[in-house]
Amino acid sequence: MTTAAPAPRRTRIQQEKRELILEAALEVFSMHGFRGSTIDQIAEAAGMSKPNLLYYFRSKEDMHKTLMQRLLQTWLAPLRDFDNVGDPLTELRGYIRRKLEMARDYPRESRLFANEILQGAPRIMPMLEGELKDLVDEKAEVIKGWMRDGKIARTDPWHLIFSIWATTQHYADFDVQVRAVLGPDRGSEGRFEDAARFLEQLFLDGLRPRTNS
Amino acid sequence: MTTAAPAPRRTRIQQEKRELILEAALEVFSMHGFRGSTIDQIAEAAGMSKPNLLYYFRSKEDMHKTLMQRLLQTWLAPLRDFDNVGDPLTELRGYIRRKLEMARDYPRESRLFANEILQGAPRIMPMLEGELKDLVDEKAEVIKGWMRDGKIARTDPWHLIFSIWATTQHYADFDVQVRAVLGPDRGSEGRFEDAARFLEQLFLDGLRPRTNS
DNA sequence: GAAAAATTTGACCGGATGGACAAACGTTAG
DNA sequence: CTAACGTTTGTCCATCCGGTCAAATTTTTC
Repeated sequence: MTTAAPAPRRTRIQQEKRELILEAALEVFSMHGFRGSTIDQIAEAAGMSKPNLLYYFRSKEDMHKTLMQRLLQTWLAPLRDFDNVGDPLTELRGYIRRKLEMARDYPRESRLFANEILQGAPRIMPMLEGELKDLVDEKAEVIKGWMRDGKIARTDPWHLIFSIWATTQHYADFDVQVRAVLGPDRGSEGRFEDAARFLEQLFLDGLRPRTNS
Repeated sequence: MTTAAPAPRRTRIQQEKRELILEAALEVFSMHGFRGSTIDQIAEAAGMSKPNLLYYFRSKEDMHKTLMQRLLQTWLAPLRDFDNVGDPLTELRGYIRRKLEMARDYPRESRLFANEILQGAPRIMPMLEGELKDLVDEKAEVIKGWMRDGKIARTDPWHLIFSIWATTQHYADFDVQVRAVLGPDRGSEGRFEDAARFLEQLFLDGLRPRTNS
């Protein structure tokens, strides 16, 4: 494991301004991707001049890297919490719900991540092959245990996890498409409630008709 | 409906070169997004000089627009075919399978589309709110009919469609992540076979345990 | 309140990028 | 052969963009 850089001493102003910049950078990066974003855009969104921004972050890359590291910490938290102590179906439902809440409450983070992956994950590939793979493998084992115990249907745990990621993050990443198709009738709250209900049913009950067969 | 531009007369060479360029543009755009791609990159990928490329396409925007229009025709084909003539579950399975095949065989098209949506669909929003919404609404009615007839479980047809899109396109859009997590053991063919099996089970049988409850 | 340190900004630089243009090159019809 | 047309390229331009720098301004420290 690479040792983390020694935490630089920062003044109060530095702390605040760096937060302000990261907030603005998240907004811009998540919308336009790394190459599609300009330092000027971020500086304007943060309400400061470009050189001033560059006083707090050495480079555009530096901002993106910092955002990414921070993102990955919170992004994997729900999966980490995924434990084999409780009832499997409850545990699964909780995970789906939390991932969906994250898509609702942190859509920019989701899109930032999606942008990075879409473009080949040039900056986070090692993390995917290391930390992420290890975590998923570990949780796949937990799920396999449930299957062995007959608690849930036998299937591929990895693809189960992928499908939960895909369906929940879809509501953040493809938000404009979802909104365009559903029309303006259903507000944001309603949309996510419907989605939660649907996904719960899909993953927990399935689409098999109840009445026959 | 806006009338299509009158088809310009083109020489054989123009036909061929335009195809060559679009192929290269798809490669580049799907990887780096619109703003992240340069005409030079596309020109090099197409094996010609930048001015030569610009002889066949007036601008970068022009290439992207052409690609997008072409993409949307083929992209919605599986959904259009989705009919209420056959057995609902068979119809659904067929749709899932075809979408997954498209993710496998046309990942660049999928990523091109994902890039566009991620960035707010600036160039195709009208199509989403018009053509796409109408088509989805129509198919949602078909699905609702199946539910009324007790052929499949009652649930939200729109979110069902979203979840099929999300899960299948995930294997194209998040391909690097999927590969990183699964490791090199499972080749491309195996991955998609596993995915097909899993998605079929998820959508058709559900995750409810068979043995008890 | 003055020195020192931290912050902010205008001006600037070099390279990349989208695109224009005219000249050169090829190809073909008569 | 040659005029006309289609194709290709070298050169050029204006703008954008990431980043630097020195000077100005503000804040902190003593």
